[in-house]
Amino acid sequence: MTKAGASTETRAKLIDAAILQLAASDGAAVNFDAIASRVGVTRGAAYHHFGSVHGLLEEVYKEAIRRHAGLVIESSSEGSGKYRLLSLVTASADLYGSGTPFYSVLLRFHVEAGVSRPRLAPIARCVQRRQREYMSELVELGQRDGSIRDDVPAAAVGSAVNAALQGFLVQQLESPVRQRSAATEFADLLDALL
Amino acid sequence: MTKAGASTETRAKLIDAAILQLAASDGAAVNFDAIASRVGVTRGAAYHHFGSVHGLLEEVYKEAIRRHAGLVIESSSEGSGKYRLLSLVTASADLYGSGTPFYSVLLRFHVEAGVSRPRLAPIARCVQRRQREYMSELVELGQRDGSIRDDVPAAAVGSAVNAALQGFLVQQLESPVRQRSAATEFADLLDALL
Amino acid sequence: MTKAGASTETRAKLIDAAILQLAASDGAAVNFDAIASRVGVTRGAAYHHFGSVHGLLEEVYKEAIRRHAGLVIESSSEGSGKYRLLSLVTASADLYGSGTPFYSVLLRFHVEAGVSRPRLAPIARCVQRRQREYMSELVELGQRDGSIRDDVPAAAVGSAVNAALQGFLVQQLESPVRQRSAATEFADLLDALL
Amino acid sequence: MTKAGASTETRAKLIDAAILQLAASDGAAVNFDAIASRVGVTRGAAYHHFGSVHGLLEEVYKEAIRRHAGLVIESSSEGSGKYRLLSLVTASADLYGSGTPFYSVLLRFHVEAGVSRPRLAPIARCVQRRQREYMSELVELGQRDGSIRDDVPAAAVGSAVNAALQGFLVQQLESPVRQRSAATEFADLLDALL
DNA sequence: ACGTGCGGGACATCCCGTTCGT
DNA sequence: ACGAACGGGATGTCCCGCACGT
Repeated sequence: MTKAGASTETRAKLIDAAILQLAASDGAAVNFDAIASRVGVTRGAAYHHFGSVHGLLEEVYKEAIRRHAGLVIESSSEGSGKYRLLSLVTASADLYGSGTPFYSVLLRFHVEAGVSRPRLAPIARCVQRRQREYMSELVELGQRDGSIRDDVPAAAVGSAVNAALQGFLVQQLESPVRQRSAATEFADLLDALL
Repeated sequence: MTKAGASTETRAKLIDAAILQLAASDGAAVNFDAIASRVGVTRGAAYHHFGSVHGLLEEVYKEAIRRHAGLVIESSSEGSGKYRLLSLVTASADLYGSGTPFYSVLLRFHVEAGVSRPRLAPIARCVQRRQREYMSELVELGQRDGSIRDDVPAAAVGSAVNAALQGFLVQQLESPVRQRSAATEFADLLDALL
Repeated sequence: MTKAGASTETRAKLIDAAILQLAASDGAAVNFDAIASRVGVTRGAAYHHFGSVHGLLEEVYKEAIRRHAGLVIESSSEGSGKYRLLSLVTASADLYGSGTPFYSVLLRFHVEAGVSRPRLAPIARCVQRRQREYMSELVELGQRDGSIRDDVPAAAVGSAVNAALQGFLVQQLESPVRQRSAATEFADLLDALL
Repeated sequence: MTKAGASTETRAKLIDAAILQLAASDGAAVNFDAIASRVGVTRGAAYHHFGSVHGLLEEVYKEAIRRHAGLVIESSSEGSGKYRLLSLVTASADLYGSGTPFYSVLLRFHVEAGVSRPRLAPIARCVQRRQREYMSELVELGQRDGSIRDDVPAAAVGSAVNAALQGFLVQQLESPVRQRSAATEFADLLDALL
């Protein structure tokens, strides 16, 4: 393996280790040394690549978003506008409620970005906007193909659905099964109202 | 002053100081020493009263919820069921978006409770449930007085409105003015759909 | 039991507990709470009787000296002046080297009085003086009954023997058996020189 | 300044500060924070170098012994065996009784090593043995050059003289002048007996 | 005479970021 | 690119002494 390759690999392995470590530690702060140990290097290497703990977490967040982006698009690519919107809702709820380490970390950063991690805020803002716009597009599509009533502004609906979805996720305090049923209930409600 | 009185006062002052400190430090961790200094005591006193940083934060959260509870009830006490529901939505958005230190702290704990502060989770769960139930009651009320359509389950609507409200708050990344307009937009949408 | 009697007994029991605790903790600082617990009372009682940790230790020291005083006098009451002096030396070495908790505590205070417990210093000074004088008396006695050469000042000899004895004790770093043999060796040397 | 150099200097300065602090505080416990402040660093640095308070004191003790060793040897390098022995006695008494902060600290550790600082015990044991052996050598020398009577075992005499010297030091409760005269008296006595 | 709550201060541990060296 | 030592700052524990109550 080339020198540059080894470096890139170390970097990737550190990000992976951070995700696992974050998921393992139930909400507690992460330990730079522990993360590095998982990979078999020392903190020095981690500092070389990311500059600081926050720097690493930032990369983790970006990476998580990249990995997640594809999934949601794919899950809502078929059918009428309304169907695609409802599919997006249930698919998101399923993913976040799956208990996968990856998603608990992603969610954690999503909400912490707004309240306690200023460095993540710009990224989160961007993601939120994209998600809102994507939902609004689906609504608009539904209004054009007649599957969604057209007497309400598409942007407002997209925004509201996105917010509600986010709200359900934040309330991830109930058992997963309770959360799943809440999502289904929500989808049904949307189906009726729109 | 009697000794017991002084103790209660110290305790209360520590909680107040913690709120100020939390609001001041933009998302950063709280400093036990700094909090104690504000009150004019040492960390020893704080540890005596709260046992740990988490213990103090727990009390701060409880206190914040107590203070907040009255306001929201009051803001939605007049008019038809639908009107009361919409009032609750806009009032909440106004309070949380007001920029008051108190509310930035409350919001912060609301969302962190789910993802990074296990000790606050049970409290948050309870609060969430009460809020959901209160909203559902308002919907039910609206359905009885004819201000809200009765072909949708009240519980599902209450739950969804609550989630959306929470979601908007979490997305408090945009400017306050943007957030305010989003809330109004949401209220209008609800008005149209219900 | 009368009220006053109970009080006196608590006091005495606290002193006993302190001696045991001191002997148990190998050189470490003693814990007021632990001492009080042994007796079945709380720190409050101890503070009532002794005012402070140092106050208690002072009483412990005094009590230890009282208990010890009788033994050494008794052990050197028979025979010629020289014999009594040598008996005193070996008896002291035996007692201190016996490993009894009581004696390890007494020795500890003897030496600490000079270097790290100012409050014990006056007491220790007094004890030292009495011991020196007693030894000098024995030497004088020996010079009068012909068992000790009389071309050396009795006071200087008493002082030196006392110092040497103290020195051996402080050097209680070697094994007890080594210490015992050192004492015998010293007694033999004195026998030869005097 | 290179990094390694700065580190060594910090370490040395901490030891010096500890000696001053120990000498200043009359027997009281040492304050890690105060020591670090004197040097201009925080407790973190001190813990890095010494691990604990006891660790620092251990180094202080070792350093003190190193500094002291040279002086005593030098003070007893000339003349007959007997003269060198007596010189050593008076020189030691002079040094320890000089009131120098350095010597009050050294003495304090010498005696506390036996009774209340287990970590210093091994070091003290070693020093004691070396001192005893050195004195015995001087006695042997004196016996060979005729300045000391040869009908007593050199080892026993060395051991006894060493113990007596140590004993006088421990009894450093009297005024310095009284202690000085006691040392002279002792030297005279040795002169007469040997 | 004794129990109990309050508050202060020292200590040791942990973890971060920096700065060298390799 | 990575390792290793250094030093800073926060946390939590322990134990002391005070002041009140009973």
